[in-house]
Amino acid sequence: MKLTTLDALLIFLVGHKSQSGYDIRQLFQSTPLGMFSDSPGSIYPSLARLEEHELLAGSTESGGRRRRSYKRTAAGQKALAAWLEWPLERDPRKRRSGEVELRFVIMADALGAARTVKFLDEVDTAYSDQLREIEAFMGGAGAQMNEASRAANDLGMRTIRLHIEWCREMKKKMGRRS
Amino acid sequence: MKLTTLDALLIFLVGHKSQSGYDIRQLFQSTPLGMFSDSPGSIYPSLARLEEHELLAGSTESGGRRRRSYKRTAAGQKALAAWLEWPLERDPRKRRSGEVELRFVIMADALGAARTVKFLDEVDTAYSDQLREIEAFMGGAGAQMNEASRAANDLGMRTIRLHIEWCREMKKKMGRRS
DNA sequence: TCGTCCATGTAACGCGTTACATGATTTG
DNA sequence: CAAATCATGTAACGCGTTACATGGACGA
Repeated sequence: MKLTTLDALLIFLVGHKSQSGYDIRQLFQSTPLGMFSDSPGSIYPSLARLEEHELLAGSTESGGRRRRSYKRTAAGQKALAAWLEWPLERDPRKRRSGEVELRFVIMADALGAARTVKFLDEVDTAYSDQLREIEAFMGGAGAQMNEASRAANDLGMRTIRLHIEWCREMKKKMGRRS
Repeated sequence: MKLTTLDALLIFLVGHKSQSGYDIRQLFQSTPLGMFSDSPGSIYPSLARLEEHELLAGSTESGGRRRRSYKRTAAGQKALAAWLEWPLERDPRKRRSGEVELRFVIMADALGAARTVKFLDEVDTAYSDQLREIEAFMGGAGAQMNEASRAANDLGMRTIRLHIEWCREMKKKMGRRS
């Protein structure tokens, strides 16, 4: 079963303590995780799918309000680890925003510092390649673009540089303790 | 008809000179615009839809290779202007990446510097609000997060600050000539 | 007990993705 | 002419979105 980014996030979230769909919706509304939709039509079907494939174990609590909470299974743990090993989409233009950060957090939690440093290395390389490509484009064909387009690309380049910088800081920081 | 981001981009692209689906695919492959899919299954149906609604006018050229190219209609121009006026999704976590930049470029081209400065103002405000929210969160509930999560949020905040900075530079630059 | 919130779902719909299909036209 | 490439589509599928539906628990 091919996990979506949301699937992976859900499996991650119920790992430490079991949570319900409603808990997760609250989380998405109130934290920077909210890049994912908090709509019931997105979360509940995903949870149901994951339970069907036995990557999560659901249990309906009796007493008080009706409430179905989930926890991660061993198979879920394996699936999450497999998701982490999937090759990262090389082209940053195609990655959904926040995906790198999400992978980073899950990986640091699940696989430890050494593996995460390796991941940061890949990300650094991917961003650096992309940056060189854009710089080359701007020096060549892109030079004739209008001012607004050049400005937008400038923002893009600065954003990539920021991410590269962050990667390198993280590599240093995590390398010291692995 | 509610335009998708891709729709708006297509209408914009065929505005200055008429282009075919193939031209646009090439563009998406070779430029930073490639945040959009260059797959035929995405571009051709969208072009067909837009032609059906008469926002684009298609014409099959005779002679040489079979080739259907599109140009913007007056209705297309109006629809694009209407798209620009749609309220920007306030929550930056929900915006697809690159949407602000795309709007900026199209707006600068279609509506001129004064309106674009106003747009940059809104964006600045939205980002600043969001930044304050995250900072508050990090000072409160978020303080107990693990190190990796804090680092990811730190990247998020830095990215927002970069965007705010860019907005203000652009406002200054464009304000001088409007 | 009446409304409001809690909590979970479902149905319809549209778009994007992947994969496949089709011909026509250069190129060697 | 054979092969590669140009150029446009289409069919199946899945996920996310929006909107609607349900029903129990809690507060006034």
